[in-house]
Amino acid sequence: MNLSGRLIDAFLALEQTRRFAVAAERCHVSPSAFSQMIGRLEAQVGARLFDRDTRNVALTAEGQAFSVGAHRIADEIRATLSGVKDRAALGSGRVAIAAPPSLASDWLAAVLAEFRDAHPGVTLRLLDVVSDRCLALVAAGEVDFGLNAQRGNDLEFDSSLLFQERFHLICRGDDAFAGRRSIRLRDLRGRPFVQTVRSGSVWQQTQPWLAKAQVHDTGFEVSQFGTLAALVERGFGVSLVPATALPLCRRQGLVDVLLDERAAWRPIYRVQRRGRTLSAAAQALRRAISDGVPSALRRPASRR
Amino acid sequence: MNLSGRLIDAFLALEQTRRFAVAAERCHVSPSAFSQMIGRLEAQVGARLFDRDTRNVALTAEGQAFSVGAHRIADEIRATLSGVKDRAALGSGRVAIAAPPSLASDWLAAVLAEFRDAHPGVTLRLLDVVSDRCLALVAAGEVDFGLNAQRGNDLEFDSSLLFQERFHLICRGDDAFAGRRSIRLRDLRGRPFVQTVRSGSVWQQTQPWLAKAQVHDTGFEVSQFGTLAALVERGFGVSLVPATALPLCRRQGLVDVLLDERAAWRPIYRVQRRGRTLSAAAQALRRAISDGVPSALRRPASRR
DNA sequence: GTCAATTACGTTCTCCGTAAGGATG
DNA sequence: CATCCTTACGGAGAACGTAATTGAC
Repeated sequence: MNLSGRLIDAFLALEQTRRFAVAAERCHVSPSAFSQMIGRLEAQVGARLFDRDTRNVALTAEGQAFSVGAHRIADEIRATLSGVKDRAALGSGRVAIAAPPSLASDWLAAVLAEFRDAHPGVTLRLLDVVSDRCLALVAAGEVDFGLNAQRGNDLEFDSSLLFQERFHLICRGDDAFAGRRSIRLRDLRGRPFVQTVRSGSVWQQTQPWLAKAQVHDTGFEVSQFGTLAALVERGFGVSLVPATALPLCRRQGLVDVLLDERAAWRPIYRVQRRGRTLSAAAQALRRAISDGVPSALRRPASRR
Repeated sequence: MNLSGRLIDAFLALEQTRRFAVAAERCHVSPSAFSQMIGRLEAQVGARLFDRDTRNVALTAEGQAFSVGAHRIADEIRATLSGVKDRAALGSGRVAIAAPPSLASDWLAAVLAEFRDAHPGVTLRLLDVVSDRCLALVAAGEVDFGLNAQRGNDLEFDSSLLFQERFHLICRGDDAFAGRRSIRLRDLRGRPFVQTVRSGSVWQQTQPWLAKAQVHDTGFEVSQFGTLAALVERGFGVSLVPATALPLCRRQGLVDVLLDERAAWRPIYRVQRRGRTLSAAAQALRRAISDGVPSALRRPASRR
């Protein structure tokens, strides 16, 4: 049956005040309307809940029985509503995102930390995964959204460009390239190269360029940028890394040189499941991430 | 805030069916109305609860959070309503009544037993007390109503005559009265009398008569009719008892003789607190008691 | 007579249904 | 184009407020 929270409130007000007039005022209605509300409630419950005359108001036996339930119902409604509103106000909730290790390890971690400080009640979860896995996680709903260098198909995913970044060559300080402000792809011909794993987007994006430039592939395929940097430092070769991954590659004796090539931009998309509304917390984090893009990278419309 | 049970039901229906059309039918409204209901619910909750397009319906993160509370609210409403309705239907509840021992010990016990068999869920409580205490219990609300030979004042109590009964003399089988069909008060002059306690209504009612008839007061004042009978049997004297108490006085060697006196009727009133609504169970018991009055006594209007 | 709850009645607003609109596959 | 959710709009009924009535002290 239909039983509105308003009538529950009316009941509780009258139970507490034992005065129609006072309870009516508390419920912001006229005494007349309040009297009718109690009447409706009793009709819906199917029992007289209050014994009353012009002087006294008291619960009947059925009213006492109903009172227990009314309190419980009111508490549940309050708790439920405040729970949802709390989430909406970012007082609670949880957000899970997926991002490539290059982002996750430095820039994104900083953004997340800032978000955590602003909204301590929200539980954050970050999965640093390679491109393919990122899309799978989004599709499965295991993360609210992902940051990824690949868009994913438009039927299943909703993607928007977050920013684009350039690549940098990392090499030893005593390398021939070390003094240059920038290089071109063709400059790399014949140079020994160490690379990231094939399942990562960096490999997938740079491989065609490197093949065309005819670099010397040393066969190294590592998953960590730190490992990559160590290999470069030890003289196994040079490598190309996206700008956001540079902090992970900083080492004594290593330098980076901008790859100045019109086509050599790496896009980072926000990818979410099509038709899926983001939770309030996820929306807030999404905005925080957008706002956290360094101004140097914030020119998504300029290049594509 | 106002949150009607109807919208909760709508939410649960849609959560389960994942189809607006089906859920609408289950709620007995048109698809259009149902869509509006979900919209209203989302507005009141302050968050989008379902992601939906023309093909799929799925809970949002807030919807999932709300779902937990919605189930609890619905359960509480169901339990509360059914609890009260159960009481109204006499499936549960409790009734306490007070009655004089003469009634309680025999006739009333039979009525209660019948009531218990008809409504096993209702817990019955019977207090066999003397007249003054009966009124006190009713006034204090410790019993739902009382059966009593005294009305109590009309400001505090609401009394109605249940029946009137006659008195009987009990004496030994070898007593001079034993063979008579009836006696008058004046016949008792000089006879040794044993009596019930002064706080009981029998004493209060019969004492004036006995004093006027100049019986011989032996000084015995007992509270149990069984004790009274034993004293009569042992030859301490005779006594007057109301008709309903006769079963308690039956003994080998004892007989009873009707007291045929126009004024010698004992009224039994149903007494309840003024302005107090009886619980459903109490109302039913009250009716059962009225209906259980033996036809021999059922002539309340004839004498007063 | 006074105060408090209820009833009467007119108004407002909510809520539903029919019908048109729009999105999706 | 078929299906399903949504919006538009109009009517029925619910709910409220003002004012008159009843009832208790």
